[in-house]
Amino acid sequence: MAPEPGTRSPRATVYTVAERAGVSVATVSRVLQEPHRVKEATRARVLVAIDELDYVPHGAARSLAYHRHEAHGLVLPELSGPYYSELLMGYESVAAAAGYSVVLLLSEGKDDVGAALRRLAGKVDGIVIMGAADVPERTLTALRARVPVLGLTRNDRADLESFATENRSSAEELTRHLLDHGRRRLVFVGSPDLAIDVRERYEGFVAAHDGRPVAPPLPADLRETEGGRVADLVLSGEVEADALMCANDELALAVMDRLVDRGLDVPSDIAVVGWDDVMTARYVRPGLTTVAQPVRDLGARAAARMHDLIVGSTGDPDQHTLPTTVVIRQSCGCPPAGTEAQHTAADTKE
Amino acid sequence: MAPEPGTRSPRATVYTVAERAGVSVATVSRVLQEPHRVKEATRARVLVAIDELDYVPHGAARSLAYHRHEAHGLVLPELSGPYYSELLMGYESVAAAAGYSVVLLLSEGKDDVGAALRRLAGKVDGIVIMGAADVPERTLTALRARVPVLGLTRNDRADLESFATENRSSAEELTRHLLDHGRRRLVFVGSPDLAIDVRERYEGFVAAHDGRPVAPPLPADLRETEGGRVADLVLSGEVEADALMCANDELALAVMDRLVDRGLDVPSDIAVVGWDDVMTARYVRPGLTTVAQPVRDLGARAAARMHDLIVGSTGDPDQHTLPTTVVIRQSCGCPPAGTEAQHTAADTKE
DNA sequence: CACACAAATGTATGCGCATACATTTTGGTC
DNA sequence: GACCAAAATGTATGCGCATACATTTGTGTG
Repeated sequence: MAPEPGTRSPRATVYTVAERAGVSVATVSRVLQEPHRVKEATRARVLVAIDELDYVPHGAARSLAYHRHEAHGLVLPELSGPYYSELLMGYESVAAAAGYSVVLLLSEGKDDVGAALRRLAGKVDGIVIMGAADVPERTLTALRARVPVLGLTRNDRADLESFATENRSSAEELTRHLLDHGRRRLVFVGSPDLAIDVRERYEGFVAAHDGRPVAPPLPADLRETEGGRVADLVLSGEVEADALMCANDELALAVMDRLVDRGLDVPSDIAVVGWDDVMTARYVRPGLTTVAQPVRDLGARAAARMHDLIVGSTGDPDQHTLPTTVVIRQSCGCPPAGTEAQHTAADTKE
Repeated sequence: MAPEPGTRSPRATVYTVAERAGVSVATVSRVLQEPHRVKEATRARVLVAIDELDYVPHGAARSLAYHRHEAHGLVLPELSGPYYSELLMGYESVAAAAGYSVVLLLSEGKDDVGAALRRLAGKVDGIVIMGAADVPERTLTALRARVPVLGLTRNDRADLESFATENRSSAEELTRHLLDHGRRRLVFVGSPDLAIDVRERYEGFVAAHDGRPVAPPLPADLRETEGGRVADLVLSGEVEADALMCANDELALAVMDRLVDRGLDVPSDIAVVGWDDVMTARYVRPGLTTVAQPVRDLGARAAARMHDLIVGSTGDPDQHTLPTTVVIRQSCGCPPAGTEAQHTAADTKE
């Protein structure tokens, strides 16, 4: 049936199918678009022809005539860590349920993101961008002239509708938790100007101090490799702290790893908390106290909203914010709960 | 310039641009396709018009005329864990470098994968499927009648070209390593009939025994949630073992977690090893001995090969196998190496 | 300055489908 | 059986682009 892999026979078209079924191309098309409008017997003949010819409609031709690509463009920086994957899974499931495909574009490391974005804009009905802040205004304008655009994570462009997770109040809650443990020399690890999210977390951190003096943030990228450096600053006494609030889990885990390795005890000597609730957070000892974000849901909602925009339903643009959850484990100083308890947040498998 | 977000002006086309630049549509098209064939001055005028109108070519129209979608279809079961993400990143980077998009389809949980696959086949120039084994022969035939198809991970269809990582010999190597540690009651955890990869790992496991009696595999899904159950079988004595070779890291980590939680010491009481080298593997104590796969490279190579198939370069179909690496940490019984040593495999960030 | 030839640009067509509109068939009804 | 509306099907067109082919413009030579 697939005679010579490589010797692909000329692909079937509506014409081929129509001829074989003894009908017109319109009927073939209708069998696929509005089956109920075709008489049972005719429909059956057409379906047989389609099956026999292995007919698959040409997407581009359909898009051109139908005035829709039936595809979403999703732009993410990259895919390391569970964060983006979850987001993507949430997004894809909603898009696919509506019969739309997802065209993925990873922006990090690309030399000409602008060109890639424009090309993308010509192939999809709408674009959701994480990190729209990094896209030149000019490019964004061109994109928006063609398709609706949504942002992921908060951004400065007031006119760009976006979806993000809550940062400030959760950060404040987590910080207060550390203060309640009697910690007094809290240090925020991560550069607030790296991303709006980080800045907001830092703002919550500051807010929780209720006017008490706050140590300046300890600048660091949000990557595993920064952990050693940060930990060494603490170990050498260069940075004084009895609790580290890291901007994400990767950083927190790496810091904690090094601290423990060098003989410190977490949390008795120093508490460490993170942000994201990655899988590792519940496997390390002590379990990492952190903040869980409804990432999958974030993706799903963005997809749903984009679909609305594509099909034309209005609804006013908005800056959507999804709530997060503080996940208490032991790295903050809390005693181990029941064995299973620390796995509470594990329902989103990773 | 984007006046009313929502009041999108009628999109520019080649005609609009041509008119504005005072040239014919052919010239506009040529400016984009073969710039060198257009006189400098004319080209500049056209480019200005394009810029002023925020013109972005209509992908479907281009695809239709150009006889190519300039897109790859990539089908993965899902995206949890670093495995698929890495693969996807490797794939995307190569595809994007060639100016092609990647249309992602996640098969797990979809009720009608067949329909989704067919739709995909109409929108891309080639499809790479992980888990092609689960696709009905009939569907696969239809796909292959339209576009080239590649498999990821080994599969039974001899006629389907595919890319996979090596399993058998690494499994054998890892097993011998456990035997060298003096372990004698090794048990393989995971159902060999779950996937060809698992089967091959089990075969390597068996081969390493050199004819000595081998315990039957302990059936289990390759998921975190199975860990508790498996560990309990060991703890209750129902399964006797001094070393567990788990089919993947998720399983291994969950098993180890429970064992340690119940008071056993890993590795002195029992050794545990996994497969995949996920991030957590190097953060847990003891560090998890496992097998690292060149996943990113796997994706990149598959993309490169698919691109060749799309542009028509032949080269005989082949079953490509990429080598894996045993990563020794402490869960197998080895002493901790230099602090940094256990992080050796960490260069692929996660 | 006439000519040949190359470079630059324009004209016309088809890619494969969806669909508005035209035509034919069907099923009732009196 | 004649007539009419509704159902079923067919015909013709355009979506926006790339490109083969036709035409015009430019360059160099004798």
